[in-house]
Amino acid sequence: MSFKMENLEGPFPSPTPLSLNLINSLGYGERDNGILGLTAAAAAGVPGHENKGLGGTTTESEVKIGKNKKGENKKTRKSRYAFQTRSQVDILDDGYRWRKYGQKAVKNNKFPRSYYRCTHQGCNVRKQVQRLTKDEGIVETTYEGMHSHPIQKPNDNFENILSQMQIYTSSI
DNA sequence: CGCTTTTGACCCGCGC
DNA sequence: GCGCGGGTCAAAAGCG
Repeated sequence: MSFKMENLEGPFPSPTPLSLNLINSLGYGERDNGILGLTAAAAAGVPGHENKGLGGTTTESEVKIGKNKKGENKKTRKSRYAFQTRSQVDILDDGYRWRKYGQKAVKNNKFPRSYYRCTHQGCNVRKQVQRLTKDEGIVETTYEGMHSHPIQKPNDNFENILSQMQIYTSSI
């Protein structure tokens, strides 16, 4: 498996190109080449990635809970990590169930950004998917939080990857 | 029939 | 204080 996180020193320090057979293993038929070039370096100094939204906030950030009804005001530090994926389809099914809860147009980008949330009970993992204007063949997916439940789809490959991601992010 | 998507409104932080 | 950009809610529509 080629997703070696332990080689990295910091949160995505270098745009190491990783080969990952994501979509192929999921049975999506729409992609042209099938193989994705996965670049785990959305914000780690990648030139041309100066987008304000996802660009600067990639690996880790404090997310303040703005609107909550309970009035709890703790800032939750969530590790958030993004990666770019070469794909023709926005929906990269990684094996979890996602429910879309929002979609917003982004400035400097003609494509909207979609917000998803894990539908598992008690699992507050969110992800957002944004396609880059620059390269419309690149989809940038940002994960926020970690799943604390088993995956629901037969997808050994990505389960492994996510496991490593979780180990990695929990040590931040 | 239950769940997901859609979509506009609302909310919040921040800069001016 | 206001406007803007970004994130979330929630009602209604849509779909299997």
